Amino acid sequence: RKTKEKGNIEIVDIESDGEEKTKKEKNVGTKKMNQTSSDYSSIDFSCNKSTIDGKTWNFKISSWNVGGLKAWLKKDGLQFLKYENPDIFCLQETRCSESKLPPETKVDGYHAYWLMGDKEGYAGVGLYTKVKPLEVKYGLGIKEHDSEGRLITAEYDKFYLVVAYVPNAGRGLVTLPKRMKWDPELRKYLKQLGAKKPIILCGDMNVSHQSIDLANPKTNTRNAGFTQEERDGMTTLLKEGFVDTFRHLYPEKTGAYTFWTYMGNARSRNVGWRLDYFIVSERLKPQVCDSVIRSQVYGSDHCPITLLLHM
Amino acid sequence: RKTKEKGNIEIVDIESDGEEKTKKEKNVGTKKMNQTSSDYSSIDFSCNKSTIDGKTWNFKISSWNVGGLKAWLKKDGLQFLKYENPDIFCLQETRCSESKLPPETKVDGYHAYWLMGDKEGYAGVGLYTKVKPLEVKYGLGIKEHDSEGRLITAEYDKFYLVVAYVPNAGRGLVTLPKRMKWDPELRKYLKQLGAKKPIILCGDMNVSHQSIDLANPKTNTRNAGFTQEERDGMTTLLKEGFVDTFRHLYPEKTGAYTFWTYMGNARSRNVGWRLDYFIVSERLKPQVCDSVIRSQVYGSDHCPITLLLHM
DNA sequence: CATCTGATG
DNA sequence: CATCAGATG
Repeated sequence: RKTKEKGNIEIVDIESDGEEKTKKEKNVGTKKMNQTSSDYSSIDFSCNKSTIDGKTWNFKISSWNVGGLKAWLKKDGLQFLKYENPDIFCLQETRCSESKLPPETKVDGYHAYWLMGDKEGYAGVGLYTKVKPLEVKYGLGIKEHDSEGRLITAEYDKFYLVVAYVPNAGRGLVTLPKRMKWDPELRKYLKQLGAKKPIILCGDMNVSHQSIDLANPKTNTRNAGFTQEERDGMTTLLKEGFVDTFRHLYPEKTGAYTFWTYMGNARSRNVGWRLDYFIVSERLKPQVCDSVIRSQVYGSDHCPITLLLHM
Repeated sequence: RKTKEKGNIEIVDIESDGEEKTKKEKNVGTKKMNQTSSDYSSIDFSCNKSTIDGKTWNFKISSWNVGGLKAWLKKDGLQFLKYENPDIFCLQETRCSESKLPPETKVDGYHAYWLMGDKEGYAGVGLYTKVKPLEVKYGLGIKEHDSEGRLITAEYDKFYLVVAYVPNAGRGLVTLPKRMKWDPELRKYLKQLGAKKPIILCGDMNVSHQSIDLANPKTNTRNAGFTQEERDGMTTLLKEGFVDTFRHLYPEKTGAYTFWTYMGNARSRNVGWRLDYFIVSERLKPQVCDSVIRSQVYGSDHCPITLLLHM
């Protein structure tokens, strides 16, 4: 059903996350505070899983769409680094140019790399790493996309790490055409890169691959993040020699999401989407110990995810 | 000294209210909350003053630049009506079109009138009145200014009430030309109106008339609100048969301001400007009991002012 | 519902 | 240092 019109573009109502609205919720004067900080002490960050051949993890990578670095910092988002203590930490939607980075973004023990596009306050990705990469490259090598600050590649001894913030298809799918260009460009880029070393791709892929990956698949088939076009893009990527580590390890697990709209208390009701992934080259599969969703960690409308490897 | 350039316009540093900045105040992570609500119980709203010929007040008018009606409501601005209980209450900078007025703006015992311009979230004036006016007119009758929602005229039995939100001359005085058109138009309008009945003009005149009317006259002579041009406009108005009631009653009173920038804790240091006025036709002067500044009342960067009359 | 910018004051 | 709109998610 239609709620607004803007020019000739039909804007569909996705504000209820595809659920039917039964009441007209006016909420006058009932503005509530969302949960912003995490109770880290109650979260178990340990991991006793191992690889198929029984090797325990010795390398950890985390990723988080922070939805605005400056706001996330105020919500103590960096605390996550202390408790999770990953070797590599990838951030998406930093929305903060390097010159405006607050000083606390310098963290002892990590090298930091940042990429912003031309548009202020839009997109942007970042990378914290304990081991200095052999090389860091910015962007896909495609002008249209690289002006937006969506991808960093860090070359390590044994693999490439790619942080990505995939373009959102937008309200009314206005930017689905952009996305349809991005997806094959990314695949092409990864194919070239993968010829040299295995790849660990992480970040906000802005798609829930299958019905199991979101709470309301039926009502969201024409909304950004669950169109057939976007889903097909992910299917194609996975066919080209990549593994969705989480779904590989937990093929039947329901209710596992990494994003919840701020609207309608979606997070407390777990009305969410799995949009954030660790996707690795097939040949890295034997080294994966676990792929976990830190759904108890607050600080943005996404939660962090962590990959544990034996390297 | 110059802090920013924008195109060819030189933007002078008025963020310190004309004071010299001695320290580079970084204030990282020290975001403070401003005082937003008033302790009405500690404020004396009584008035024992009378007219020259000893008559006590029986009619009260208040005026307040609310700086955004919706935010002001959240800060309990309407509480002021209960404690002050004026016969007429005038608002400026409501920045709220009539269709978006929150329901609590309907107040028992008052008729309300609102005017917004074409630009959403900009300017706007309002009027609460216990006695229904004989007529309410919107605007000055000049297209350029009336598209901005800056003036309401209410005709009563014995006088005209004019609520005005005078155009700000802007950073770098970019809108001083607009102001220089407005001032004579307003005087012309008041002259016509005054031929029929005496006038009570109130609102944010966006000028401190004399040096006594602001904390930092020396450093603000080329800033909006204290240019010679704006001051001359007020001088001319007062020469044409109008009285600045506050300064008439308190010709020597210093530190009497109605506006303080939110920047640099100006209000707590009383680094302010007198920008809000009750200006009446000379022939109403004998009926004025008092003209007061409610500087203890919070809710915007301006405080309310009140005029007490014997009608 | 929340984040940003940019205009405005 | 605030408010608001509008874009974006």
